[in-house]
Amino acid sequence: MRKQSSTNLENELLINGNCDMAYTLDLIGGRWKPSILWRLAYGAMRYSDLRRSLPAVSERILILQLREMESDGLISRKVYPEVPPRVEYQLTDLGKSLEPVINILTDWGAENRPDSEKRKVRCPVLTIK
Amino acid sequence: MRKQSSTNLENELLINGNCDMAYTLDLIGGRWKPSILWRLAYGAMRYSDLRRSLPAVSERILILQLREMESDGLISRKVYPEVPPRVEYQLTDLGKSLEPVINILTDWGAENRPDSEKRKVRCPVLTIK
DNA sequence: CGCATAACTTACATTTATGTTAGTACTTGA
DNA sequence: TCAAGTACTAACATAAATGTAAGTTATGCG
Repeated sequence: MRKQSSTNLENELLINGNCDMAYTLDLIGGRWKPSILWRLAYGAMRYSDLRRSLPAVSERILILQLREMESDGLISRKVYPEVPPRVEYQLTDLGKSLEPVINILTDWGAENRPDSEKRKVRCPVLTIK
Repeated sequence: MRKQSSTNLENELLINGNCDMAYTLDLIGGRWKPSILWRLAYGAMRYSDLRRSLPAVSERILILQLREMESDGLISRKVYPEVPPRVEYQLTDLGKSLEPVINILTDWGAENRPDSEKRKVRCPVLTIK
């Protein structure tokens, strides 16, 4: 829960209200959001698969990030009334429109990230289906 | 001061080590970094002018953000041995290379930010001198 | 002397983001 | 009956980011 008023929140609103770049960063800047975007770029995924593909994130945090992305309109959540339950997440058109943004962020990182900070995987260029 | 070990930090390293996009976001994602980048895009600025142009940020935080950007190689800090002191900050070549990244983040935000979150100013397209 | 200026630093306080653990409802299959 | 699977939620705990207020150093100026 966020405070109703604080300099911290006021500053966030001030910046997101005045700066388009900051607004975009706010939507994609959560710890796990890039990873989620990359996965959903290849098509819809159900919750359990998303979770298994991200073993380091806890359930609560994954759900939090998904909820935020949903309320920001980047992904949609579709519930299939089955047993056991099935919930699929996928990019909305708005989410898909991030493709060039994601690619340029990825390209810049690939170009400039020092080797010391690199591990094995390098995200390939994204082509959303 | 950061903890020497925590799941939080481990996850940050894991993600920045594996995902170029997350690495880029990490460099530009601080609260005041977009605003700083926009200002320095028009040329070097001394600390006091930067500070005056960002009345909402406190000294400590501004310095923190500048120090991080400096240690990430995005800006450089030049001290003129005068009294009173004069310190100028400016984009490095690496910082300047963010121009297309900044522009696409700005374009996407300008296109998709809901009116309700907009204030008066909209950052123009950036052309670094 | 006493004040002003610049670019900070220090100690402290608060807010926000992230993480841990256990528990829920429902049904199928062994 | 009992475990397993699914997609969560709740209560709690910690780490990190951000903010506040005052102090520092050095010198020029009135």
